Amino acid sequence: MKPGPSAREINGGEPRLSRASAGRLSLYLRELKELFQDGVKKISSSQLGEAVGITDAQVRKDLAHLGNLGQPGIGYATDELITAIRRALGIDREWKVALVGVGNLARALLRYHGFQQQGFTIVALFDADPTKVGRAVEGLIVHDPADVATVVPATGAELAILTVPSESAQAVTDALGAAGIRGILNFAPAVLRMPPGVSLVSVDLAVQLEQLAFLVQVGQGN
Amino acid sequence: MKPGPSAREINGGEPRLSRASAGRLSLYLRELKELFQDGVKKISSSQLGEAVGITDAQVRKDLAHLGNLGQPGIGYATDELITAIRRALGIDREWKVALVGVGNLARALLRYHGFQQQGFTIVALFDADPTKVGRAVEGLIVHDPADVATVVPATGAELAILTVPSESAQAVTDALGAAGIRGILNFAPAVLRMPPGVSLVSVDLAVQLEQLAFLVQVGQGN
DNA sequence: GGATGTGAACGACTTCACAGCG
DNA sequence: CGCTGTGAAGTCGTTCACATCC
Repeated sequence: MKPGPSAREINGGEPRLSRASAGRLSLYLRELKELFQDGVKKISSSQLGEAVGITDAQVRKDLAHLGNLGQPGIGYATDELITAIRRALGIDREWKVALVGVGNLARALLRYHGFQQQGFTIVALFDADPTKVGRAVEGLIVHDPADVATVVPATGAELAILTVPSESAQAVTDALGAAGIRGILNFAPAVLRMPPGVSLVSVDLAVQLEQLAFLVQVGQGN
Repeated sequence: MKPGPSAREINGGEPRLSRASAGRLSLYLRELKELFQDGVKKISSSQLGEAVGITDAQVRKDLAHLGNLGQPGIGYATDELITAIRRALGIDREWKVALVGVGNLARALLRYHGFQQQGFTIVALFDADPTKVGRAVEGLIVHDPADVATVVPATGAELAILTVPSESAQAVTDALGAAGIRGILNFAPAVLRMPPGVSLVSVDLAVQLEQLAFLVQVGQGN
């Protein structure tokens, strides 16, 4: 059927950041943090583009959305870019995250300290396996998914990461939405119908591998 | 009447299938396999679109790239679609995969049988940790990354999955390229310069989480 | 009637090119 | 001069609408 008029913005008139642009800002941010720690104070669009494999014009267009931060003839101040990008992406604050499905993937995520650095804090674990419930993993107690409605509000989690089997993904999604979760990062290989007001980013590992096979097959040497 | 509509140019000029389209074909394929197992023999573009959250027109455009498989007034035969999509994506054969970096993420991937089902077989493991080298994980011996040049050709691996720290990602990439690997699925949070003829698909978990925060912040409820 | 295939309109994103400022 | 910011042009992908065919 028709997709209907998906959520269009009614807010103020300023040009909005596209999703593709937001993804590149993340890459710039990572590069800039490294450069800043190396003592680099100024950088040009062409240098930054070089570092992340993007044209200089594209970099300028992306950064222009953040306001007039660049100085003609000089470039951009790395520290100003960093704070501006953080604010634009909404990561100039802490995000509390619930992790549903405590398997190997979840353990990998728990030990990946890149999240913590970016302001993402995992505050709750859930798993349907009774032998896991009540135990601690990486310092956090594993809860029964049936308790999502109480544990999520109690911990203040706003985001959730789903690493559950695809059969239970939709049910968990609905429960999380009802519990007040506002965004879901989904690793289950399934198409999810989202509750109203909940954002979704899906990472489908099987699809990614198939894309790779496709690229290799057509000889895309990128 | 159209001039030469169904002619498939095999010349080296232009790719028939866009990358975005290839990604959707993966989703169709998963859905179709399930439907076929449920005994569904025919399906229309609107039904398939409904299942994966895409417009019917988009589905038809994607499937049109596979040849004239649809019957006006009837729909598509699920089994024909499945084999056609498999061939288009290059997954109508086995792909042998090397896994570099044997951490929690690698263990999750090893135990994810969705890969095996799709024809991806992990045939070699590598890890720089001397305490892991020589041991077996999920039935496979862990090799020293220094042996990539010999082990990769010996196993016949054509693809590689990278779950190493970002510091070593570029060096490993270069070694894999030299060893004949033709595609890399990268999980390291780094921008990689690819050797000629090697394709890349990157999955950057930090970027995905930041995208999610961005979507939530701007109130994109989709 | 029902559903496909496809030009054409549309929209989103990227690249170009250059005016203008430090 | 070097580099930014930005209209304009270009490219790519999606949606529409309808002729066509079973």
